[in-house]
Order: sequence, then structure tokens, then C-alpha cells
Amino acid sequence: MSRREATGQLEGALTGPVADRERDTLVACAELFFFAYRDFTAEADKILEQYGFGRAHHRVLHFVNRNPGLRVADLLHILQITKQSLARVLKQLIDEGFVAQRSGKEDRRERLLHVTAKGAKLADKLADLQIRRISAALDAAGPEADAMTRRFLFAMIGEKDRVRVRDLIRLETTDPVSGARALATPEVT
Amino acid sequence: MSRREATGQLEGALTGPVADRERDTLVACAELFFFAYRDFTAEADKILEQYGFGRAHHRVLHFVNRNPGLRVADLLHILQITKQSLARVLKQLIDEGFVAQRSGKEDRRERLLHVTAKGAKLADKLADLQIRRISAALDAAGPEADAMTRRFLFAMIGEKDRVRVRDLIRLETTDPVSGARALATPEVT
DNA sequence: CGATTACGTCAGTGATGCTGACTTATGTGC
DNA sequence: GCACATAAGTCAGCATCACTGACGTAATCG
Repeated sequence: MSRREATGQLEGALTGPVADRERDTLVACAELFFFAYRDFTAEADKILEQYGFGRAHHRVLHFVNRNPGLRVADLLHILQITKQSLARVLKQLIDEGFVAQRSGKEDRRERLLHVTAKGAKLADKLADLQIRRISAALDAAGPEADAMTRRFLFAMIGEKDRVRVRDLIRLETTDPVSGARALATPEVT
Repeated sequence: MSRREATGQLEGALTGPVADRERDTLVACAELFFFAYRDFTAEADKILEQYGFGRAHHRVLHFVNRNPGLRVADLLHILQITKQSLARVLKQLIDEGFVAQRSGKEDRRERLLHVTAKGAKLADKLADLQIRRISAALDAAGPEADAMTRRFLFAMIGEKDRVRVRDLIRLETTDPVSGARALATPEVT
């Protein structure tokens, strides 16, 4: 049953108050979301510190690791930061040998990004930390938490970005919200 | 079925690799978590900009709004930042009349924090934005998403902090993970 | 061959976090 | 009452990560 249906409002209308009885529950969700994200990133942050890196480096390293051949423009779309903000951390990752570039074969203006062996090692190490936490949390949440959580998180993403994200994360399962299939496309657009 | 059970590992052991077949799904969860949080905060950030505030101001305003009489030390625990980081944003919120302090009656060293009418209005406005997004996402995720998501998010929180958070968010429902009841305690400890 | 695109870079700014040291006011225990 | 602990505020300095705006270079496209 829909939360808004329960309070007599139209499905899909994003205006109007939510019943107070339910409001507290939803606020609790928002607060839990804050605490969960705070601790989701905390472990990885500690490791990154040892390398002199921050969360921004992690994000770049992660998406390049997961999507070899990613272009700079793609990263800008994914991270939603400016070229200048990206440039600083990307330069460090390249200078210290975690990420490498090569020119595109068809379009030699493009710098296709890859992780080095060193970069892959760190990226996987960080991903493992976060994955274990998620795995444990899904177990604690109970059966079906897996698909349910993916649907919830996916629906939290701004509507305009969902297609891009769906293509990026390449889940083999049926697409949770839009109903379309979710197979990987070769390159981010 | 547990993810780790499925790969033949001990329940509760936080070491060892996760099966590759499942690994991609879990990585997708991590990426979805990033995108979801990014967009969860984006709307509120835009409003805050108009007031010259940032996300740090929002967090302070929110928790003071939800927990009138909160002490500065409580906020430091909740936000896990230093006194100096808090001082900057708290001072602004007080100077601009969104938050007020009064000395504790029993211990006059304590400064008990409250929102003003102006502060409550802004805090509620921001909470509504985030609540609507969560409500819509829970609807999209399907029935039972509500309780399931709370259990998942709660389990994502670092073990040591769960009791504190449980007491803070005062959910009327049964506690999702630890199994204990989750009624509000009068003050954060 | 001019316009656009992809990328890199320079200069300056602001928000948010940090450490360490110090002060003030108040409460507590011997 | 005095020593110590606690709650809060403050100062000085620093790092990370974000921003804007402008400009340069190389390559592609029409």
C-alpha cells in the first residue's frame, strides 16, 4: 500500500503534506539514511587517508575501475562535479600511478581512463570493505532485502539520471522501477 | 537466504571474498547508494543556498528541530565532527535567529538548543522535501519497503552507534535489528 | 577552413572538515 | 573552600573538495 494512497492523496503527486502519523516514520528514514551513509563511507575514508587521498579520489578510482575506457566527460556526468574539481584528484591519481590514460583510437581527443594494477588493487580493497558492510546489512534486513533495497535506492535517484545510472551499474536483473531491461551498454553517454 | 550463507561462509564473519556472481550485485548496491545519497541531499542543498547555508547547517537545524533541548555535546556525537566545525555553523544559525539557546536549569553550564519559529519553518520545509522523495521511493520499491528499508539502513550503521541512533530517531515500531524496543528516551546520552 | 568538441590549466573563492591550545563558567568531591 | 572535572566557547592555522570564469591546445566535423 502506498504511503500517499494511505493518506488519500494522488499517486505520483509530489506536493501536499504527509500524514503526521506517518511523518515521523519517514523522518526516521531520512535520519537513518544520513547515519547509514556516514558510516558507509567512514571505513573507506580511513584507508584513503593512508594514501593521502580523499573521498573524491575514491569515487574516481571506483568508477574508472568498474568502467575501463571511461572518458573524462563521463566522469563529470557521473560525479556531477566541475572539470576543475575532477582535474585535481584525477591528476593526483595519474601522477601516483593509480590511473592511466590513453588516447581514443577513433577520436584522439578523448583520454580513455583505466586503472593500473596498483589502482585496481586499491579500488577492489575499498570496494570489498563497502560490499561487506552492505552484504551484512542486507542479511540483517531479511530475505528479499536485496532486490527491495535496489529498487528503493534506484527510485531515490533523480528521475532524469535514472537511465544513465541504470546503464552504468549494469545489473543483470530486471530493471527495478522503469520496467525496462538493464543490460550494460558499452560506453556511458 | 544470506549472501554469505550462499557462498558457504560463516554468518557474521566479516572477512573473506564474496562470490563474484554476487559481487556485481553488491557493487551495484554500493553505487546506487552513492547516487541515491547524492540526489537525496541535492534538493535541500539548493534551498539552503538561498539562505547562505550549507549541508552542515541543515544537519544541525534538523536535529535541533527534532530534539529540542539538545546539548552541544549531543550534537557533536550525532554529527561526529569537532567542536570547532560545529561552532562555526551553530554560531551562524544562532546569529541569524534560526536557533536559540538557554542554560540548563539543573546544570547551568549546559546550553540547551532549540529552533525558533523561523528555524522550525525552514527545518520542516527541508524535511518535507526529503520525506516526499523517500515516500515516493518507498512506494516505487513496493509493499513492505518501509520496514525493510529501515532495517537495511539501520544495519548499515556502525555497531557501536546503533543504540544511540535507535534512541535518537524514536521509532514507535519494533527495533529492526537488535530486537529490543525502540521508544524515545528523553535526552540523548 | 571555421566551428565545435574534449581536455587541460590558471587564478581566485568558499564551505566544511581538522588539530591544538586556551578561557570561562559551573559543578563535584575531598 | 579548594582542586579538579566538565560544558561550552574561542583563536590560529591548515587541508580537502567543491565552485566560477577564462583561456589554451589539439582534434574532429561540417
